[in-house]
Amino acid sequence: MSTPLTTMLENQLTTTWGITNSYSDAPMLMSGYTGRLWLYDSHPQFWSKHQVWEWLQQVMDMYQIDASTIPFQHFDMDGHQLCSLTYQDFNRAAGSMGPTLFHSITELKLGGPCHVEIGQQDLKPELDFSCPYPNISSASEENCDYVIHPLPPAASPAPSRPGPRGTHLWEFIRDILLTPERNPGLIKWEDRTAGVFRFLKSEAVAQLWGRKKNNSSMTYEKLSRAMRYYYKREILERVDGRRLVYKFGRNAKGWKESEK
DNA sequence: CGCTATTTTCCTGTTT
DNA sequence: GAAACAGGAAAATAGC
Repeated sequence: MSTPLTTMLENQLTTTWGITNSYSDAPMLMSGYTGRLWLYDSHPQFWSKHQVWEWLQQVMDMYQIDASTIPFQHFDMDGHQLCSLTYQDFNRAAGSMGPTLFHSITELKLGGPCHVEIGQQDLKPELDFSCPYPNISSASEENCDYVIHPLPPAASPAPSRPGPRGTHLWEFIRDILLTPERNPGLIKWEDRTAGVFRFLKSEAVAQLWGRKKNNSSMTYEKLSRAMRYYYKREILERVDGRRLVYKFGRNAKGWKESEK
């Protein structure tokens, strides 16, 4: 058979994610330097847009912060553009993660860990979720149907977490789907009303799930086994013939637009 | 401490 | 061939 449209997403993180990284053991105090990842083998100026996103994901991983807390759409650019962003640009685009990201990219631009002087450069990003992303006034963004909401308005003064994600796997998946602004192309609805969805970055989702469970060795292989157990419980329905595609079943609640 | 529900891990085989 | 899909089996984990 002719190979179906194997999207460009296919060259996802397969290589890097598979690696059993060292950040598993401790939330270490990393000063921006990680290990050897592809990031360190190529100049950020030449990154593709996809690589920019991978970099984002990896920096977030380093600090054990849910990557979906920063709006990836604000980094819809290639490496060249990324490198031309200023410190302020990073702050505008990534809120409290701005300084950290800026520091990371600066190091990478210079070819390795080094000192960067930008005021109070706190390497440990303090998780300030109260107002993750200040308004971004992008004048030339009319045709973008993404309206970026600052997310759950944090009604109470209490520091409400970026997003309460269900404790169970299916809830975790559901919640990623339900917050597209914070879903950097990980999973996508195939049929919103029918509850059919597809993994775009299966390994990335597995990593995210693993981080939630504090298990750095999670893989899609294992995650999918858990997904298959849901068939019997009718939390998921089989969608055969279609790889990486699942469908919510009668016992999965809270995913419908109406009951949202 | 048991007990249950949910994964997680591993594996062998099949399908795409 | 490389990924996914399929489940069985058993261990691990989290909450009562």
